Amino acid sequence: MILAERRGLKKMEKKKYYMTTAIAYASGKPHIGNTYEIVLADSIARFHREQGYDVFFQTGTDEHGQKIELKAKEAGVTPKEFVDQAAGEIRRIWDLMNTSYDKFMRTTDEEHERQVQKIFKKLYDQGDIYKGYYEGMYCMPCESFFTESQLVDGKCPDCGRPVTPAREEAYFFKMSKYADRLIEHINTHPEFIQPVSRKNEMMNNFLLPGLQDLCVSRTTFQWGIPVTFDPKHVTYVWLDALTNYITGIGYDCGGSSTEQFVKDWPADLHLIGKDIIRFHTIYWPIFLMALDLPLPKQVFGHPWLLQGDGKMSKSKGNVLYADELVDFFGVDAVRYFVLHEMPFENDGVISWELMVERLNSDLANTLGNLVNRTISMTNKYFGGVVKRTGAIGEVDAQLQETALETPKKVAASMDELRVADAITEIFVLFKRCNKYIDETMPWALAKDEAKQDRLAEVLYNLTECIAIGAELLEAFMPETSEKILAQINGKKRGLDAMGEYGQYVSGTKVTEKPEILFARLDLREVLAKVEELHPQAPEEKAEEPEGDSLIDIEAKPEITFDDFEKLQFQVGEIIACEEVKKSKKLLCSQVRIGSQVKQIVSGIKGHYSAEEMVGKKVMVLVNLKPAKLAGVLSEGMLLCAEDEQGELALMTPEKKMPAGAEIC
RNA sequence: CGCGGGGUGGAGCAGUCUGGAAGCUCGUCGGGCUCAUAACCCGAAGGUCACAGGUUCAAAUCCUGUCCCCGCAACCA
Repeated sequence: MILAERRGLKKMEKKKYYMTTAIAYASGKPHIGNTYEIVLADSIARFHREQGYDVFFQTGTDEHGQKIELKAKEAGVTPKEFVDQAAGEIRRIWDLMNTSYDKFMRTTDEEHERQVQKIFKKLYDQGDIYKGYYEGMYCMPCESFFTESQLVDGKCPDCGRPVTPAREEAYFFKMSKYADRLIEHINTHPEFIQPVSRKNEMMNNFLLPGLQDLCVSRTTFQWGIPVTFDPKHVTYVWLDALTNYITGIGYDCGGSSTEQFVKDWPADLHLIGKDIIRFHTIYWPIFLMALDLPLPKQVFGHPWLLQGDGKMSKSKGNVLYADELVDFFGVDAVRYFVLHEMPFENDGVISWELMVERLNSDLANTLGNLVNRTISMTNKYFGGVVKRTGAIGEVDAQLQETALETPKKVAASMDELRVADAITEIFVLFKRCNKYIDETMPWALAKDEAKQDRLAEVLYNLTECIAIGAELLEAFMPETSEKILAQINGKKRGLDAMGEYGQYVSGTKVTEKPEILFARLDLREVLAKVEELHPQAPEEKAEEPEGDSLIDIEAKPEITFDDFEKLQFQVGEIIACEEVKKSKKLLCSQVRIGSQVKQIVSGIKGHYSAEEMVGKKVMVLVNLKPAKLAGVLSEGMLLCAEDEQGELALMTPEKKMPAGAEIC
């Protein structure tokens, strides 16, 4: 964070730019998709700084909630210890990616917790939050509360045990009160939700049908910020998480907010994943209205980066992590890839193959090789000295035009947050340089004594264009930018000064032996190494891969033999099966059990086709009370094993058994 | 009939709002060049723009219907 410190010293009166990423949930290691967001944000932050904005860039972690409480328990540590570790890991990845955030906010920060408590109290006092009840059923062992619609035939959807009717006390936020104002705001500020296509989704699904009040406290777990005036309640998710955007910069609802808050709020940009657009464009603005604060100027829900090679084919080891990719390709190559490959509106794809392809063709061939050949020629022909001689040629004008246009195009793209387009523009300049070399043929000029001046001018033009391109790369690939400038001994001129061609100082000496910026990689070698790191589980079931994948699940309370005896399992033979229309995951099977036939609906469509189900002998829980699923009656349950990827396997008898045989 | 996004040469995408000769990057093939990281430059092949109708002088683009993929929501007994 050296950069941040240096910036802090710069003079004021610059236009402020406050931007945030979503805070990452501190429950595990972030994968490349999560990492994408911070890199994207970083490029936007860096570019704004170069444009002269006084940027404050905040990121952080969301560290409360039941899931973390549970995970900590499983790991045998306190929740605080757990999130300290997880947040540390997340921060390590952010730093590894060379991201220039100014503040890493944690929702367990004392000041945040204090402010959330005050906010909660204030909203309660002014009547926006009221105490109500979660009407429904409670499952004691699971300590979980369920609404009528979630219930499984009057039983706990998680464990299937009977639940007791109960009302859990909870605080709610009156969303409806502010809905009209929000609708008005969204309609009059078309730039508020980006990309705009998301706007309709929010309107049609949530705002226009009428907003539900939002539950903002829970009593079923403790790992959260306690409600001061009712300590058995902890603040629930969004009121805790979203407020980080204001508490992080010093908001105080008692009226003594910091100078920074006064300066920076409202945020200029919340950068988030498209999955949480709803919370940022509906609940968050409404909270802010209730606090009488201005709304953020823009919320951009970016698309996702998806894993390339098909779906989660078991433990295929195709989950990509930032640190592993960095080991293979280096920080800037990974930054380049995620920024370049990510379109504006649709999801992007990442795979080892695509990564290698981009690295080789763009970074090694187009850019690295250009820098290398230019410096080599300068050394070979002029002892490393770049001189502008004024011996211009016909093609120079075109090159210069591109060099002058590029900064404008980059800025225009960045204004619209089209980062991928911006980075592409820079590479257009590099490609133009390569073409310029072919057009001017320096090696031919070198053979002619009379053309030394022309040769020098050509090399000057190349070096100048490389200097311009390298400086533009700063926001996207900071290390590479710096490395290139160091190799050609170039000085930064600043984005404002990009309009003038020829600022590379004539007579400068470049490095004697250029370092390879990006080495080409052999795809087969990379894949072989990946294979070593993640041995591929044989597709055809290699019986018991022994030990390499063990799964621990949450233990349920001990039961008595009597409890067990209540369950009746039998072998069932599937005699017919069809898909349930209107559902995505359901198959409806006719199962012969002894002399009767039961209809059973199961959520396994993604794993078994209706045809392949027919004829299977499976394990059935037969005395489960019938229930309707997607409107179809189901009179039992087919039992499956499930792994961490959600892959399912039906339980079938190991020897031939008649339909109806009891399983005990 | 829950909401929304998408289906464009082998791969990844743009173009669709504001109809008017189908474009980019990579890969393939052929050629050129040799300063450079077997790199660079030029050229070519390859697409009925998911399918079927319709509007229009003209449709990837507008309208109607169908199929398939992907999110959200629901649901996974």
